[in-house]
Amino acid sequence: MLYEICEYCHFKSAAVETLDYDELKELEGNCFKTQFSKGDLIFKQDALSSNIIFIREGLVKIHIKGPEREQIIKINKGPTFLGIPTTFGDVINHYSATAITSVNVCFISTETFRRFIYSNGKFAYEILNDLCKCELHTYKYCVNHLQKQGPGRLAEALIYLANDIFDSNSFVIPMTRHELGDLACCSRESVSRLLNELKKDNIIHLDGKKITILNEKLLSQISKRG
DNA sequence: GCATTAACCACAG
DNA sequence: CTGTGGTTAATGC
Repeated sequence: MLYEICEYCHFKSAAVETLDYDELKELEGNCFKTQFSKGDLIFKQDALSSNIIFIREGLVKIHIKGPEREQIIKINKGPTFLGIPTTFGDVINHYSATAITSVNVCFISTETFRRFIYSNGKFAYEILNDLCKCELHTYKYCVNHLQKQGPGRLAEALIYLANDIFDSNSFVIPMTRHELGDLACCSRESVSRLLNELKKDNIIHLDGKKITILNEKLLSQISKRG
């Protein structure tokens, strides 16, 4: 099958683009493809971390079990690497990853990945780049959650989905209200009420899980104001 | 005190 | 799973 060959894969990351022919062949020999369905757990918090995972296609939520409730840290959209911090940072996973759509992934042996980092500076640079972007996102997310109130946090979550995940103001929320609450850091009841208020004020159009942001400016004002 | 905010609970589609 | 209403606890005038 053509897509089994890394060289011809359509979902290469910026890092993998820097690999030469021999390196791609090496990757191919140490890369195992699998599919996950919506809702499948890809790896679990507190379990032994094993491989580097590359998401070819699909959405994955990164979540941590807190003392009170589940917290969604971010949503990863393929093509991207998944779980680099938790594989290199500690032996134990510090977070779980769950598929929120059906997901195509490659499991890459950590050894192979490490060899590329050592031997190929450009590869390492691209990985570093990704990790830095992720860290910046996390700083922002952290401050926002600590200082905003409910409406601001939900508005932020919606803008995050629209801009970073779907690149569109109109999309189908890939989660339940409960999960949206885990993302925006509020209860499912609050999500319901807040969404209905946004709808009433004509800031969004809402039909079940289909949502369209009508007044982007107002929504981002709500997000900024907190 | 009173108002606001948001979580929790219970119940019903 | 979702929406709604009542209750309650914390916080800030």
